[in-house]
Amino acid sequence: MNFYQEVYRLVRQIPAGKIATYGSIAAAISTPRAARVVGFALRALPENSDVPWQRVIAASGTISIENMEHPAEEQAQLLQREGVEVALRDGVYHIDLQKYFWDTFVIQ
DNA sequence: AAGGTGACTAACA
DNA sequence: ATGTTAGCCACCT
Repeated sequence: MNFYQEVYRLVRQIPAGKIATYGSIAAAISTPRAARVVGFALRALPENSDVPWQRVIAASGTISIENMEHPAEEQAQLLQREGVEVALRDGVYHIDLQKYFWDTFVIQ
């Protein structure tokens, strides 16, 4: 099983209403510095995947997607629908990491 | 087959 | 405080 598959497997376990960061996912799999690869794995995800990609955000608590096929706006709405508070300030979506962070080391 | 690239991040200058 | 650099690794030329 390669890195991408590990990422998908882990992200699928994030419960609705909770979020994780690229770095935390990477750290849970192998190395804390592979955050970049996590992002790439999610980018490569097919449209009809069962992986909740919207629950993965940047470590800064912001949504880092700006102008791709899936804009930050869409991700923000998906999260709000799940009960996660998303605040828009200065064109950047912020999320309370302390409040919604899913501890990836508590595998269910 | 080998090298550039990217939804990141933390450490430095 | 803002800018750059290195580490990560599958995918696409």
